[in-house]
Order: sequence, then C-alpha cells, then structure tokens
Amino acid sequence: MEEKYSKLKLKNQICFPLYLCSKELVRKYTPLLNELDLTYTQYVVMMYFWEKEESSLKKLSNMILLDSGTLTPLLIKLEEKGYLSRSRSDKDGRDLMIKLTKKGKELKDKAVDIPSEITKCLNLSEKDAKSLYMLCYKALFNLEREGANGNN
Amino acid sequence: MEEKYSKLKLKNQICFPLYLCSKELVRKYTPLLNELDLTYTQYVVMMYFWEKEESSLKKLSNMILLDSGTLTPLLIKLEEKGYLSRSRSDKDGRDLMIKLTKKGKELKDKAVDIPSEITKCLNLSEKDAKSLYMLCYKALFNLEREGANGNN
DNA sequence: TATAATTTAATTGTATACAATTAAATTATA
DNA sequence: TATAATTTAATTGTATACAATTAAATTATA
Repeated sequence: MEEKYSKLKLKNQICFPLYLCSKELVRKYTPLLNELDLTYTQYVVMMYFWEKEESSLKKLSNMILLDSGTLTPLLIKLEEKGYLSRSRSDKDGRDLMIKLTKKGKELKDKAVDIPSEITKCLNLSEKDAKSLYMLCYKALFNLEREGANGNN
Repeated sequence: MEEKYSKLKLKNQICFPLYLCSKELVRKYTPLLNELDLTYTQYVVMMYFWEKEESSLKKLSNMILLDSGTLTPLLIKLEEKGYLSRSRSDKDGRDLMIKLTKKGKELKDKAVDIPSEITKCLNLSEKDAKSLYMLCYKALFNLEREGANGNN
C-alpha cells in the first residue's frame, strides 16, 4: 500500500531536479555577473535588449514571462545604472517604451565570455545540451498552452 | 563579426529555457498547493519529511540545496502551521532537529494526487520525461562537483 | 458622444533565495 | 585545560517572483 505515495517521493518528481538545476545554474552566474553589476534576471533583460535595442514592457514581459510586478522595479534599477531608458509611448500612453542606452550597449562586450564560462560549468556533451534545451522548450510550450486544470 | 555575440542571444542560452521551465512549472503548483496552505518550497520540505519523518536542518539543507537563510524562516512557518516541530539536538546543541507532526503526516494524503496533476500539465512522453529528469540530474551533478571558475 | 469595458504599468503584500555576518556550541590544539 | 579554529543555525540586507489590486489610458458600445 506504500505504492500509493511513490509519486510523492522527491526522487520521483521531475520538478525537483528542474528546480535545483535552474537555481544552481543561476547561482553559477552570480560571480560572473557581479563584475557587470547585474543579477541574473537583469542579465536576461539586458540580453533581450542587446538583440532588440528597443521594446515595450508588454513585449518584454511576454517574451521572458515576467510580469510588471517583477519588471517595473528591475527596469528602474537598470535605468538607474544607466543601461536602459524608460518613457511612455507616444502612440499609447499606457505603454512603456524601453531603450538600450549607449552605456548599455557597451556592456555587451563585457558579457561576451559569460556564455562559454557557463557551458564549461554545465559540462554537458553537445548532444545532451541540445536535448536538455529542446526538452525544456517542449515542456514550456505544454505548460503555457495546456489547460488541464491549474492554468491561467 | 556578429558571430562574436551569437552565444549571448537568448535563443542560444540553455539557462534561459531551464529557468523559464522551472519557474512556470512551479507556478502550476500554486493553485494545487493553495489548498494545502503550502508554497512550492514548503511542499518540497514536506515531501522530504514525508519520507524521512525526522532530520537535522543540516541534512535537509544538503539534500535540497537551500541554506539556513532560506530554511530557517520557512521551517518556522511550517512549525506555526503545525506540520513540523523544531528542537535542538541533545547530542549537539548546534544542530536543529526537525520532526514531522501528526498533522504534517496527515497532510500527505491531501497531496497524493498533486504529482499526477503536474505530470498532466507537463504533458511529456514517458521517454521525454525520463530524459529531462536524467539530464537535469546530470547537469546538477556537474554544477555541484565542478570547479572550473565560479564554484564555492 | 458619454459611459462601460478593457488594457497596461505600477503598487502592495507575501514568500523565497542567497551572500555576508553574527552568535552559540563543539572540536582541535598549544 | 585554556584558547583557537571550526561548525552550525540564525540574522541582516538585497533582489526577485507573483497574486491581487489600483490607476491611468484607450477602445468598444449604448
């Protein structure tokens, strides 16, 4: 009758290693990002703007799956550091437009070696890294689309 | 020369989908765990004690990779809810011993269907789920053992 | 066109998560 | 054995993360 509880064991839960893996990997970034005066989430936002240069908060929010409650104070910090600028959209006063500054653009060069350092820490084969990547996106796709029960 | 920055793109980063996937999966737990008056991290701790009944904070900390700064206030909350008890070890006054209470043990029955609900949300094939699980543990093992640069 | 509904960012409150420090207890060593 | 070093949990301070609410702006509708 112990079988009833087997799925409750930490060893049988997929979320537990996923949670640990994400958490510990983010932790690996900390000493590298300290030199750029960024946290991991701030780094994600900067990577977004290194590609986009300019975006509304809404588009950013949809892309990185963080809401305004998280992003508003974070963007204010990045503005204070001089990496981004924030202003209302001319077309729609509700929208917040965010732009990469010159200083923010320059930061990109300081970040350029971080990905390979992290890859070194992860130490997965090309094949494993690709599998992990694909499976995370597959799961993510299901989590976002799926209704089932506890959806939005 | 744009090649120089290609690894900085969000699409080429393994940490980004890992982080999103973990975050969104944890978010799926929220409505299910609300009924048990637990957060996800509290649920992880409870799962640990549903298997162990009793443990020191140190052992718990080593197992779930959270430090006392996170666990101390969390354990106090679980004690206040009546699910755990906290007391100093007789053998070593530095150690904190944590025990599952009767009420904590009873909670296990209310949690028994949560894993399958989550599996439904994830919606991965048996093979994919197993792969994701194994790859996370493999990466985690490397992250914890590995020196390289940004280690403890 | 005036009002209702909707959309968007900001705010509020709670709960991690963790680096760094502190304090108490134990162990190792001079 | 007295002191130094170590181990352990707790504390402090900062930064997410998010649900729920609020406020402003825009769009839809009577």
